[in-house]
Amino acid sequence: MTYELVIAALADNTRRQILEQLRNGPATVVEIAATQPVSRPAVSQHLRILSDSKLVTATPQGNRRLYSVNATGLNELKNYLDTYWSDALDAYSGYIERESGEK
Amino acid sequence: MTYELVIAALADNTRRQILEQLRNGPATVVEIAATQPVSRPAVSQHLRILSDSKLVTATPQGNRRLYSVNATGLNELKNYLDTYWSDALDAYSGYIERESGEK
DNA sequence: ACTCTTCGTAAGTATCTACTTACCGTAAGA
DNA sequence: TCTTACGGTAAGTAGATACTTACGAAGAGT
Repeated sequence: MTYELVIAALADNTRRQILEQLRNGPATVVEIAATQPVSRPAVSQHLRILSDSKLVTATPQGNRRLYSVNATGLNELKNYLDTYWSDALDAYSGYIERESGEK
Repeated sequence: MTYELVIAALADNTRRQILEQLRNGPATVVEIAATQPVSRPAVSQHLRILSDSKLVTATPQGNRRLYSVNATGLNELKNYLDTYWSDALDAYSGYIERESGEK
């Protein structure tokens, strides 16, 4: 059921931007906030949501916290998409084409 | 860039429920609304969003409109997840484990 | 000890969004 | 034609959410 958290986290554009930045490697909160058009506390709140959905992980390093991408969340989502939809879609997705082809 | 629409559409629970119902086969608006705890206009509005994100398609049949699942939207999302993330994730996702393993 | 930097959280606000009821157009059936 | 069912849209509202500033805790360096 955690895939709901992942989808909700990915639904926000700022959070997607943060993730795309972390693709290039781990970064601290201030480093992330420097590239985003929102304040640092806003970034902290986004990171909280990304962390809850297992899309990022934080590693405390003294004063700072280094954030990096986490595969768990995305795998959760991909799992949901694959198991719930891949097969079922093909069954009815071509419905219109078959119907209209018979008239 | 359409994957954003797909994610936004899937972020809502009612819309996911509607999709899960359509997995069993096409249905009209009233049929969908009958199984959902929201009003019929609400379902119409959700179907509009699902249609814009190419998650469902509508086929007019006289007075009614038969809605069915559409693979296009989900493929858009899966494409995004695969091309943008699958590889990049493995590069940095194990960051913590490698770091903590060296101390 | 003092200062500076980092970062999370609290509190408040503005915008977005999911919902409702009311209404209208259109097709089907008597 | 008159009625009934279907379904989209408009208008308004309550709740969620993304943002801000203010504050406090904790480690690093002098």
